[in-house]
Amino acid sequence: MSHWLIKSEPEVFSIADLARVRREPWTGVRNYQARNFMWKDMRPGELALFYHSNAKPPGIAGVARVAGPPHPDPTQFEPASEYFDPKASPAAPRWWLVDFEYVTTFESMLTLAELKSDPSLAAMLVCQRGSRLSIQPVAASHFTRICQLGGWQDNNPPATAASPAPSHFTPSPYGGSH
DNA sequence: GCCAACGTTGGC
DNA sequence: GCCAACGTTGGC
Repeated sequence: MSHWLIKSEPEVFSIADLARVRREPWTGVRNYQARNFMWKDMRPGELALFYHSNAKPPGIAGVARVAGPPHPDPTQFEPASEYFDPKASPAAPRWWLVDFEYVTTFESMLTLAELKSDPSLAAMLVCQRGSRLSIQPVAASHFTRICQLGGWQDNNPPATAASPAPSHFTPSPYGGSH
């Protein structure tokens, strides 16, 4: 079970927007490292901190959840889109994404300044200077601490080994051996 | 394959 | 608006 942080500029798409639409395909990521996290590493049910970037102030506004398996970002095929990629085709997509669904909005946003002032969060990637990666893995301890600071706890933890998923019934989109 | 130039991100 | 950090591009 991995944890994540996803950045969005609230003037473009905020956590309030996610709360309204409930589920959103995370289009427009054009960084290979960020894409690979969505393509290969995220699993449905995993939780992500929703970070407002380019905001005054920037910070973590709430929590979202990976809502499904990866699929091609449709905007790469749309010539009118600012995310159009002429090197991509439906037969050979270059950009993959997952959908995120709304989980919660923190009662008050945890600002970046607050995160940086907490010694237990000093190692977080988002606290590092020059960290631009728009999708980042988050250590479980950091995730737990932030949810504690945000006044939220997960009351719907994912199913455990008591009800194993019949993974052999459906083909996995994740590949497996490289 | 190096690396300078350029573009973007995003805090401040 | 500034600019540091980082990623990508393209000449060679």
